[in-house]
Amino acid sequence: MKNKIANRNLPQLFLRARGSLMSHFRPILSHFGLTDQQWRILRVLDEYGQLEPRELCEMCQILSPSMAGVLARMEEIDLISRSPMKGDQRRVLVNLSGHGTQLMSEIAPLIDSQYQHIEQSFGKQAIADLILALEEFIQASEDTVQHVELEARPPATKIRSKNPPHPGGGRNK
Amino acid sequence: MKNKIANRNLPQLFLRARGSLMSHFRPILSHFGLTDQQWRILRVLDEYGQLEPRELCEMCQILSPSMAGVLARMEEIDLISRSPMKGDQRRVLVNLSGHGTQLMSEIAPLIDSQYQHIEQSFGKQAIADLILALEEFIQASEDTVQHVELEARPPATKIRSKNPPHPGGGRNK
DNA sequence: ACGTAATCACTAATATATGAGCGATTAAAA
DNA sequence: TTTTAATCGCTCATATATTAGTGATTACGT
Repeated sequence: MKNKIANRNLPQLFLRARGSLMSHFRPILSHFGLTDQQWRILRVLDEYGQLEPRELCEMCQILSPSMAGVLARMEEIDLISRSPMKGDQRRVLVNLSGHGTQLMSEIAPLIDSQYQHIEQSFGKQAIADLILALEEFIQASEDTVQHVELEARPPATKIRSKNPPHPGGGRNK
Repeated sequence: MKNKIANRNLPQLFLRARGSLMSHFRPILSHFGLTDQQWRILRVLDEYGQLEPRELCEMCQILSPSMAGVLARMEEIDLISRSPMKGDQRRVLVNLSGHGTQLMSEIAPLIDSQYQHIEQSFGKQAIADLILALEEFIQASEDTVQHVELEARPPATKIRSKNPPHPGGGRNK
């Protein structure tokens, strides 16, 4: 009875690749008092301009419930601003604040400079090839991949939360 | 004054690549009531046998303080077992429990089967090439990459925690 | 032997991740 | 038009991430 997984641990490779890459950028972010998630959001806002929370969620790989808190804190310390979208009272637009914009202009050259060092070590062409491969992988992965079928009943005993569900919820006002 | 970053967002690509990949495995893990982190640990324990928390931290990209909680919960529901290492009272050995081992033998074929579907979509050779590229990137990234220099004083105002540090800490017993 | 620094797993506090679900609004169906 | 379904941002509860720091133990220099 063979119980070991035959394939390489691909998710782990992505995780470690990102980890070792971020280790070169993290000192810059910490220097400016930014968390990982705050930086991801500033990064895409700087690149694409104003975006809606949904779009930020997808681009930054942050789920909606997390995003709510992150944006609230970022608004608190004046990195971004949220404004309701006219025509649809459900939706919201997120913008870089003046402070946030200035901060980005200070950080951007440092980030680009660090990319130089990384290209110097791994090779400019190798980076370009890797980016291509990643994009193709993401595309294929999002398009057409079948899923294995799962038994109706969970074979393992799921001993998780003791407390039953929960009340409350909904929008603030 | 150019404030936009010139380079592609490489950390985001790693993040999205892992995200789209995991979306194909997550149904399997949820089906067995496993969280992402629990699965990472089970995965490497199944592959390498007993490991120390430090090693698990590095391989699973989980920091020590998180690992403590995750392992405690995994021991609680009998997925793993922790035993002190004789000869060094500081260190600990983590093992798969009987239940954990059996669970892995149930999940393993499903994981491998899902890898089949992914290879079918992206190509077996393309996957192999990608793995190679990732390994080389990790290697180069961990070896020789220079860092940018940062000003002595943080230019941005760091408005973070209001409460001062904290007491407590240290081992349990 | 002895003091000192390095390791190791851990605690504490706060920020974020995840799964479930909800109120308000808008779009689509009947 | 009225009912119904889909969207959107959000709350709640619990699991994990991150930074700082602690006690117990072990390795090391003198």
